[in-house]
Amino acid sequence: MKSHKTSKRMLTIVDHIQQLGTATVAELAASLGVSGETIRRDAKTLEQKGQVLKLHGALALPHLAGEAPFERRLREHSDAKRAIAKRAIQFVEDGDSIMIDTGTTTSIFAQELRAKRNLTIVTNSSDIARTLATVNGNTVFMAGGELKGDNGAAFGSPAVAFFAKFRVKHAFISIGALSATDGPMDAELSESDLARMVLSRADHRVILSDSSKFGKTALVKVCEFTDINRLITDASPDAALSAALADAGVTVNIVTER
Amino acid sequence: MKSHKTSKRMLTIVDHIQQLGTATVAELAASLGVSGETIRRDAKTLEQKGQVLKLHGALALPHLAGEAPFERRLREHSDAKRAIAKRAIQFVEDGDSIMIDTGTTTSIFAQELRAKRNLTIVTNSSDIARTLATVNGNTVFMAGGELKGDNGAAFGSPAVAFFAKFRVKHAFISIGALSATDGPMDAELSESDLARMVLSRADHRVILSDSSKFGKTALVKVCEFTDINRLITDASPDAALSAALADAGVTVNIVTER
DNA sequence: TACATTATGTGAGATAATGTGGTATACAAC
DNA sequence: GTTGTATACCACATTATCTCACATAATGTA
Repeated sequence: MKSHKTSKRMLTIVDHIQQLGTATVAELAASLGVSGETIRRDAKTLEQKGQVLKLHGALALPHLAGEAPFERRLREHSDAKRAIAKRAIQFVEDGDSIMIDTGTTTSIFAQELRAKRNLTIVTNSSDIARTLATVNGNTVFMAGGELKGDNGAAFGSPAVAFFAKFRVKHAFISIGALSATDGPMDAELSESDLARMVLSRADHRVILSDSSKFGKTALVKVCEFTDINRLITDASPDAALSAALADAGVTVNIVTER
Repeated sequence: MKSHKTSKRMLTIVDHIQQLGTATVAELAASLGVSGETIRRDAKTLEQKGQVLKLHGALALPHLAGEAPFERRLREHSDAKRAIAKRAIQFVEDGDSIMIDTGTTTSIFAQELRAKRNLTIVTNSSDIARTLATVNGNTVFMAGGELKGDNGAAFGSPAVAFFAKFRVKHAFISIGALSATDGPMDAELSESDLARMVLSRADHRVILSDSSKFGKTALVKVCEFTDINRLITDASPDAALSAALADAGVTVNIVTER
């Protein structure tokens, strides 16, 4: 069993390293008021969880070598994504039913959803399923099959058919690009097929997207702007995109990072 | 039936923790005028309801510490489980096909499997799928459906049917109990049904079990000893169990923790 | 009231967290 | 390579906490 002090300290260590990239053992020991041996022991468990990389005399971000691309993308614009996720959970109440498709922003959203209880979740992402399946009385339905992409999610017609069985209150999807002329787009046909099904099965349809997606295009069009109700993002879209969203009746929520 | 005083105290505890995030056992005992043991007993029932998380010396909100009951069980006997997992991966080569059922030991085994490459994994556990899906060129097939239990895994006839489609080199399963007279056992019928299917689809069938399971019984018998090829564990079984294993031709690998 | 059930306290033994000192190992300068 | 210093690893001691079994008190019920 882990003590409260221990888990708090380990969170601090991870924070510190994620902010500054590295930290020496002596430094951490001094600033946390514990012995170096304790830091080493924390580091050992954190390393096993893949949260830090142990070096000689110091700790560092684990992802310099051998990181899954998905996990690297999780950290890109992570402040923006976290802020978007925190805003998004305000639309969710305990007990709601939610579809969530795979993506880095939606994975962070799932982490924030651990603050809610008794949710019914339908997802195709093993990461989101794992995040939400074992906590707070949630019920999770996950589409099975071959987990593809860099993010461990099920696609294809079996997954689409799986989603078709449900009808939920909210849908949260992520996208690859958002263009004023072409609407929400994705890099893969299979992703867009699934996203479209998700949108068709929910009353309240939300795109979670950081502003780096604005004005870009990707291979496949996901849907029309009129197919969604809300966009949660971290910066104002340009005039053309704003106009397109307004025309389609999409509510835009802009959050500020931190 | 709970007394009025007891349930009122438990409400107070939950309130306190929801307001402040955490509370130490000693603190609560003092402020409520009862012994620490009483607080611990309250905490136990509250933890089972998922309302608080028990830590060493303190209680916390489950999502603040970010830990589910399954994650807590992951840490129990974790040295033994880690040692068992490290031994188990020695039987796996890059490119092998493997079935893994859900369990704490198998989850740790999956973490160790990140050292291998180009594996084909079939599993019903969202945790194991997530651990292995995005790395090292692995291919992961996950059974879908409602993710149950405290461990986020799919069970039931759809999951069993999913496994039936495959034929793999290795099967690694975990069990709830290991009895000399009744063989490998599990607490749930659905778990044992799935484990039996897993065993029937693999050439090399391995049970990963720490020694705390020895000599116990559970509700459902999983299979005969003759249905498995190998047991990897952390301590010698007693004479009766050893004899039963030897009779059935099961190879036993005993690892030392560390 | 009398009885059964539940709740609480207490003490012994087990477990967890941390620090300390001895020894092994890694890194760097030569 | 050799050597020196810093760091890591390990075993042990210490303290705090947890768990369990049992005794006692409180509560609920006929």
